[in-house]
Amino acid sequence: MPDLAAVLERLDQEGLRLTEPRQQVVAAILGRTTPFTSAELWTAIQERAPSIGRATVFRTLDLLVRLGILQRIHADAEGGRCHAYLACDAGHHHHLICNGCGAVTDFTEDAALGELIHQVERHTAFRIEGHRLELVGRCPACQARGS
Amino acid sequence: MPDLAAVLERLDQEGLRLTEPRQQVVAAILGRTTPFTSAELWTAIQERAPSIGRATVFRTLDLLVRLGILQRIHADAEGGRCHAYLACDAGHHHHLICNGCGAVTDFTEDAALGELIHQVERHTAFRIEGHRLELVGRCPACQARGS
DNA sequence: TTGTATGCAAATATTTTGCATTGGA
DNA sequence: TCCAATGCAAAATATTTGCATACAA
Repeated sequence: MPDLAAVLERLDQEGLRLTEPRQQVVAAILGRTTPFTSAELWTAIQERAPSIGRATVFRTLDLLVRLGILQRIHADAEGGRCHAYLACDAGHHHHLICNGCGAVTDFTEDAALGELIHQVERHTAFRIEGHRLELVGRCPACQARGS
Repeated sequence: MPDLAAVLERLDQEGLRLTEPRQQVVAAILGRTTPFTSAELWTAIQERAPSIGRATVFRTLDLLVRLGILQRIHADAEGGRCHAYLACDAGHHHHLICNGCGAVTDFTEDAALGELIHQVERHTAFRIEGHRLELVGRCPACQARGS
């Protein structure tokens, strides 16, 4: 999970302006540890900075996704949260999302995944260029409390 | 890829009515081999059966997803096709989608995936209940023609 | 000063819902 | 016949865009 200063520095490196609305949006995003929708984020931002428009939220979300600071996730099966976002560190990894409380853990198991990809390439003759993997389950706390 | 008769029989088994609009929508879906959006489907249906409303298309899509005859896919990274659907056979499997032509191949590599899931369970103490995996790449034909 | 980024409002896109009516079993 | 399913239209939801203005660099 990156912190505010790191993200602002990254924006600066990219030659982007550190505007007040942008900082507000970034701060609101970093305060979240579970997946959120654009609407939820905008509502939350409204409370602190009512002058920020929806469009700015969408533009900032797009920007952060492009920079890899944010990922779109697709956990539609369970909570109906397609179109959700999640702040995450740079670098290739996947998410494991708790069905109980929404907690997210990152993982990288690319040895096993690489093996899978090789098998599929052999079987299908496709050249595989990318993948999308999300696991869902119960975090230890939710298992304990049975929720 | 299921055929029309099989789907209609399945609907019958579920106690659902084999209405004319439903049959039209199912037929239009089965005619597609690559991912499609609700809007594309509705446009196509309009040509054959202009009286069918958008709502019926959505309701039928939901129905077929519930029955497992259709899956929602999330290939947003490449062609901007979040909100897309794909007809597929029942049973657990994943999709490999061509970035060139949209062709789809099914695969089941659950040995390798099972291994990955075990590793993640050991590392994180989550109990894993489900997963979502999509691979994207180039089919043999698109590799050959360089597209 | 300069042009990127903003807020606003309207346009566009997507999906859901209420309700009177239709038609399949 | 009778109720599930439909079409329609409106509402709800989600996202994008044009444009005059504001403000970070």
